[in-house]
Amino acid sequence: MPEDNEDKKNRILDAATSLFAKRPFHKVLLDDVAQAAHVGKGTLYLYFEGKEELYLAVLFRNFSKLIERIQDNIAKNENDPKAQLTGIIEELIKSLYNHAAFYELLRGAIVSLPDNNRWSGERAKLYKLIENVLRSGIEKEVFSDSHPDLTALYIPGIVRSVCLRRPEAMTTEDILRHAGGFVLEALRPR
Amino acid sequence: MPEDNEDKKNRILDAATSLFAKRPFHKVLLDDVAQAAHVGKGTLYLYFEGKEELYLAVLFRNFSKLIERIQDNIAKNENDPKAQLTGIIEELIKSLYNHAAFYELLRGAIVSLPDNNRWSGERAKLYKLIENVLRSGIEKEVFSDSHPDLTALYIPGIVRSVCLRRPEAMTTEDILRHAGGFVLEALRPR
Amino acid sequence: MPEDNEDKKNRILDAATSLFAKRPFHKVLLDDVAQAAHVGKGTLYLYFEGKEELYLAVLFRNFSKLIERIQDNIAKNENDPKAQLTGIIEELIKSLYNHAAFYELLRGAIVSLPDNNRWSGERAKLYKLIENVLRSGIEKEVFSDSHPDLTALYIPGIVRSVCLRRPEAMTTEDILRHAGGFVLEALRPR
Amino acid sequence: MPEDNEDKKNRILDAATSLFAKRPFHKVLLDDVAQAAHVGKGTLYLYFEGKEELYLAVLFRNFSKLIERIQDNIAKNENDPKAQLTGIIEELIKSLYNHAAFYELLRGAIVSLPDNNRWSGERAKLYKLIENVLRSGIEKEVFSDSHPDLTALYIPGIVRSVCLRRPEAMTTEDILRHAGGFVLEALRPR
DNA sequence: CATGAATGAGTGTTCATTCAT
DNA sequence: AATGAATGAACACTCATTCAT
Repeated sequence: MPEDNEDKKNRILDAATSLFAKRPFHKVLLDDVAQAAHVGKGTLYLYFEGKEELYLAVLFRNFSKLIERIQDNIAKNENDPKAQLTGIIEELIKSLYNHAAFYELLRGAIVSLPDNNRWSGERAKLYKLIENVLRSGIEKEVFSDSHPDLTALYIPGIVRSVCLRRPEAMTTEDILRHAGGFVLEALRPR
Repeated sequence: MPEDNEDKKNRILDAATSLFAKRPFHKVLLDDVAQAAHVGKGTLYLYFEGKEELYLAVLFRNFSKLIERIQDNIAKNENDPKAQLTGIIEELIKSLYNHAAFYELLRGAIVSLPDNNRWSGERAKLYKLIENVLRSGIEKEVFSDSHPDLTALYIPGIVRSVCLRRPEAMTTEDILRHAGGFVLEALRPR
Repeated sequence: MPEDNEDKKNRILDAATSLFAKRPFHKVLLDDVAQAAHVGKGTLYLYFEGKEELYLAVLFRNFSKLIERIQDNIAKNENDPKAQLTGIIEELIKSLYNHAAFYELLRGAIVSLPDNNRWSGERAKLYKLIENVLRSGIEKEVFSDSHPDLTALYIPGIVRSVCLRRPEAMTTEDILRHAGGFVLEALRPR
Repeated sequence: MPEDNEDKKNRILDAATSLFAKRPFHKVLLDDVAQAAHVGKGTLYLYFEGKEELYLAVLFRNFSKLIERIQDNIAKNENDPKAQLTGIIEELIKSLYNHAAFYELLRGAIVSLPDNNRWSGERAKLYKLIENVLRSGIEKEVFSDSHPDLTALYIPGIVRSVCLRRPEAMTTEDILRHAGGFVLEALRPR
């Protein structure tokens, strides 16, 4: 793969992200991806091994971006688990709100591939991040939860579902406030 | 379509459910469906218009079954919103636990088809069912929630995510207990 | 094959005639034939061996009818070759005018089948009939023609082409008059 | 469709012409066409939209070639309507003699398609060409005919029928001589 | 005899992948 | 490195034919 042309690779990923967001896997044609990326179809194969690899790369890149932003956010609110948790929810909403395809990310039930591992590792990283925030809150006694590992799963699930089917009249802020409140309430120390 | 053989139609739907549960749409071959249903390939077309219609029928039938079970469960626990809510979560877990393909149901972002309406109507029915339980609980002051319409979305989201990625060591009962507790806690009157 | 149900066989042939007249062979479905004949699809196979046999039977029956009518017409105008020839043209026009599919009859280039023989025998019969009229006219010195066998081919060809593409404004009589005149002129003794 | 490779397109058309000449539409497989054209099956779809379009393209190309040759022939025999007419018959014989499928051309009753128009336009062109030769002959008083538009239809009909069922012993020249004589006789001024 | 539900071989079409330029 | 024309394996879908009722 060419080194300096990281640009072109990103153009392809952007195009693919947008198309996989709109249509299911089997309805996205590599012809379309190439066209949208202003790239020859053969070029796709210089940067990715095939359609599935491209698909995973899309998910992976976007997922990694999300994790990075969440890490930043956690760092910014050190020692304030409530703010950290709200920040996580906020980042999740921002990610999912505009990237329908991206829902696949949290799904992972479908594609099974050799390097599925790299992939589920990334997913595990997200959940661990959340779980750690929960544990630190429990330790600091601002949260109460017998199974933070499960709760870590709930939170992306909550955000995902509300982003997919959000009521028309509702703004992102409304959703953030309500979902954040819902989770904090559930975790309130007894 | 033949009139009486609802049986054969169901055999096809069963086979398709099982296959769509294991593989993504484009990896499921109609040859396989036919074989699994012990039916000629042409027979599929007597009962369904094509692959997509079959896919939707699978989702629809399973979704309808779920709604029915939830309705029964709600009726059984009349006047006890907490028990109703726990029952809903229980039914959701039972449905999602074994039917990966079924996750598509709560997703719906992807497939777009003519009779998508019949389809999203069914989905709306589920959410309304949950919302009504929440509202009755609010009225009876066993729940407190400013946006039961949003919360109605969260609940399937929570169940979905935990079913998809549940920790190995956890039984269905454990999950039900924790998820139910989580939600009830979040809704506790202040 | 049932003896008394010659009726049903004819109903099938009528339906098939009408459908093969409107569409090319591969666009005519046996489902349609059965429906149009108010007969179960399986019944077709009680009377005909398959689709091709049915197709040929359609052509054959109609062709035989035509030959019969032409024979009658020739007998009626004994000793008047001009009237006989005009009669032949008239019958051809009447047959072809309403039976587009029927054009296949004079064609025969396409289907090749075992009993194609019975078939081309019938076709030969038509041409022989015309040729004989021509020969009797030549003998009586009302026609002049060095190759009546070729001319016998021209006449159905002429009628066929004008029936297929006749000018809108032209009646059957107009066509008969002109085509008949054309042929008689060509055969005029020198 | 690729720009420069008119060659490959013609190779496909040649192969298809030859196959459609030998078998009816539904017996011609695209696999065979591809193989005969030494081309991958998918390549067919780069140049034609589907089987029917290919079929029509075959007819159209050959028909256009015929018309061109007839036009040249007419130009070569300017001011000699008899020679022009004989030339037309000769070209028709040459075309039809070797291209059975080609009979479809003058037929056109069967296939109905969107761009059927382009198609019947071409057919109309042929008939107009003949009609004009007839009219110029009438004007010059070497022909006599009350309906040159009808006669224009007869001529391809005559050639067609004799080519389809020509007697074995007859050469192309014999046929040309007789058919030409037949027509000229029919048109002789009275 | 009559039927039409069931069948599966057969075929048109798609589209990821390759490779000559 | 970049391309896009060419490819053919793979697949959905059709429909003549069969056969249990």
